[in-house]
Amino acid sequence: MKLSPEYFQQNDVVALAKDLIGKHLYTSIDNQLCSGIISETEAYAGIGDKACHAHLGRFTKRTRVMYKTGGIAYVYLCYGIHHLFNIVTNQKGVADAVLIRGVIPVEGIETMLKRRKKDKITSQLCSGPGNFTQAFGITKTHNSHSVCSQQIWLKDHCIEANKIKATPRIGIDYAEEDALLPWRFVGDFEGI
DNA sequence: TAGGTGATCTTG
DNA sequence: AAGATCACCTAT
Repeated sequence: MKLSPEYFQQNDVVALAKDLIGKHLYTSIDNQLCSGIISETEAYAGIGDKACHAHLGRFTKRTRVMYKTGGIAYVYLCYGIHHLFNIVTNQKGVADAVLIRGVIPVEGIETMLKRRKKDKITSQLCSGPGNFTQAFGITKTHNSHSVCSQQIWLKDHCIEANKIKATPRIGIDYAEEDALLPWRFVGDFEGI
């Protein structure tokens, strides 16, 4: 079943990041259907989280979308090259989001290979936040776009991970003590 | 392990 | 206005 906007408006972004492991993510972009099982996420908990772009209430052209009502995408350019895809969560005014860091490819693998300029499937096809967005055709043009739409949507018909591991988040060493929070979730889908 | 790339934030 | 930094990836 397609996930509704209300699903993304839950107020516990860490629980939601964990719950998203095993959900089925779809894009239909440039007429190419791609889908995969979400295997890796990170929670970013708004203005009180030193790792979050909206820390201390930063409200800029880039971060403003994080304050909107949950159920839309926050896509931004990282290191000048990579488009990183987050799902904005919680209620209007709360700047929480979940970063999607990797999926297990299911449908549209030919399209993914072409977008990634690869000729073989490897474990890295959709793994890593920049690799995943490239494979699925997600770019900054999808910023602020609904994730319950015709172009991007999620489904619940579920695959349960064998195990879900919680670890510190990646690439946020600047976030001092918050860098240690176990808010990254990795699903083990070995043998599924 | 270094370098690419550009938006954003910080400093003078 | 310039310089540093940054939720990364690829190839040497």
